[in-house]
Amino acid sequence: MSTNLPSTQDLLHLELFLPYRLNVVGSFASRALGRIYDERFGIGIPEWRVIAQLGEFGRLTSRDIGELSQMHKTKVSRAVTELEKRGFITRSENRQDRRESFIALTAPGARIYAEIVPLALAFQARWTEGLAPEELRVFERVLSILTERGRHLAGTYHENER
Amino acid sequence: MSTNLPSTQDLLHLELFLPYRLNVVGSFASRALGRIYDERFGIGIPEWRVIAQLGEFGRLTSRDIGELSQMHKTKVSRAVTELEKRGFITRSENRQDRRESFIALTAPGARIYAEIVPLALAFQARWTEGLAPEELRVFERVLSILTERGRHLAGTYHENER
DNA sequence: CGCAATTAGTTGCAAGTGAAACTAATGTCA
DNA sequence: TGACATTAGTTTCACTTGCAACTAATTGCG
Repeated sequence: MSTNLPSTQDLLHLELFLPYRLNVVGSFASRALGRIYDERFGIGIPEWRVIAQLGEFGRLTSRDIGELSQMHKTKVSRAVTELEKRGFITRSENRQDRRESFIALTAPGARIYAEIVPLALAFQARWTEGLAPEELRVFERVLSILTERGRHLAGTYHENER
Repeated sequence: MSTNLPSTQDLLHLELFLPYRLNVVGSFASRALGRIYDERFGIGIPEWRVIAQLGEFGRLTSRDIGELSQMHKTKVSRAVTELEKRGFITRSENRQDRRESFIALTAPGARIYAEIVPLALAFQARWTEGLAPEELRVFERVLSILTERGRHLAGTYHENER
């Protein structure tokens, strides 16, 4: 009864190779969600991530958003610019440090957030429906470990700066 | 002792949101592996996927490669063109169906494959090191289910054609 | 203080991407 | 057979991306 698990052997089956599998499943999720965000709200995934962080934490700087959502600072910059142009967020200069500015959801932005959250949660619920809670728990635990190790294996430079 | 698991609630924490997490971990893996492929062999991830499939299955058409590796046909086309230009693969017309051609690794291509496979396996081994086999087994099982469902949630159009 | 180093954020640029249109070949079906 | 539909693969185009360089502000340190 072999484990079918990744191990050190001399054969490689791409369809069992974790980095490949994680990218495939991630891209499926992005495609499905991206379509929802775009069709119903006209925004992309980077914009959604910005809104999600602002909805969860309130006022943040671009730097905070990048760190929290693991996005490159240029991606954050562009998403923020776009969201501001559409009136979903506002920027206000930080008088204590005029390099940065505080970003917050406007009322329309908060409305979008309030509309997307249940959709996102429903999507996740449907996606994980029927899986044993214990299995899901293990899955998430392993996922956390792989993410943390991946952050280091990827080197000092992740998608966001530093 | 709450489960910390995704469920239908009215709060969303992006850092616990599965689509987000899967994309983050996938991008870490891609970045780490991509750096290896590029630095040591001068190829990118799409090229690596093509080589991997040819190394595993032998002679294939571009269509096969796209299906097996879940890549859009244009991405396959470009990777194949590039690999041919570098002498890692050859194309030979299929006389039974002259729309397609068979693609196979050349000797240098097979050498690259033979060099990358142990690196990839070692990477995976190091990445999953110390995790309980039973946990990894559960992880992979859930990952398979999520992938299969994701394929459908993403709609008929995945990254590859149709 | 004053000057070098650091940091927040933006922009130019070159590369990579997928959708759609396209070419050429094959399949289908009356 | 002949016309229409389908398929393999390529190319064009618009868009996204990350890196590097940049600006402006702040910090650190002699």
